[in-house]
Amino acid sequence: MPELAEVEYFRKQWDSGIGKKVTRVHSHADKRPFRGIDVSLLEQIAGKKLVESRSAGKQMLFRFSGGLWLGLHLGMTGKLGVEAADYPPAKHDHLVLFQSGRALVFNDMRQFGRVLLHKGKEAPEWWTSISPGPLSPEFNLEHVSQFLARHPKLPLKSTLLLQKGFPGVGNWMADEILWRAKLNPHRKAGAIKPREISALLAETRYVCEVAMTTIGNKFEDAPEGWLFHQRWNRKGKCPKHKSPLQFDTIGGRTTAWCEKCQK
DNA sequence: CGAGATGTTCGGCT
DNA sequence: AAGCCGAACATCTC
Repeated sequence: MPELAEVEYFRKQWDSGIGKKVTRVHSHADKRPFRGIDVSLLEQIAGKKLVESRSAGKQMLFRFSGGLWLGLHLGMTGKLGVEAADYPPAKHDHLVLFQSGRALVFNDMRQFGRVLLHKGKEAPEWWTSISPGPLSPEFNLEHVSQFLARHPKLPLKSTLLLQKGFPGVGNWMADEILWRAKLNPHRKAGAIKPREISALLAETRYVCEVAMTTIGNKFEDAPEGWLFHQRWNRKGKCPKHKSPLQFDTIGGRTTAWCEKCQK
């Protein structure tokens, strides 16, 4: 599920815990989401106050008092939720922060998500080094052109999935963007003409913007007429031509496109 | 039972 | 060296 707007939606799920102290921490510290980190910092969250949250691309950052920072990535199946203070953690609840009035829950069935921890006055390097997102002013024609030029042989679809260039864009958003920009997902990134790059930039911004106000706000469906609704089964049709969509695996990911629209 | 699922990361090859 | 590709990760559902 979690791409740009879904991440933003989940980040806000923990808002009710802001300004409140964490009393107890439950975690599966030996599981995959905690790989490669100093899990001793986990217990330090107890006693600290959740101060604020931010999201960038598919990454979330939660700041606690005492210079403690928690990063969460939702992977493929991660989600955040809020439960009652006496909530008994379920099988895939890998991190639960108990407060006096509620429990903040990170659940991730497939465990492709990731927990990061940091202690310090400033935000950690893994946060500050995230590339500018599609809705920021730095995400401009020069930025996109240079990124495409750096991956000349890569299919466009795969290029859009690289978080270094398109933070927050995931599998369904990439298909939606390419459909709107009328670009075939198999095209090599290095062969896209300036005019086409402009379209790619504009549609990337548009899809992100609209997704944020619908999915990002209330988890509403994407607007009617989006490819989104058609790409989940092999009988999907182009919203414009009503002709059958094409399906292929590009860069290991299922890709849907319309051969009439996308050249 | 095998295939596939909205994501990264690593190893190997060019 | 940088870029590209495919496999691997863990679990559930169709």
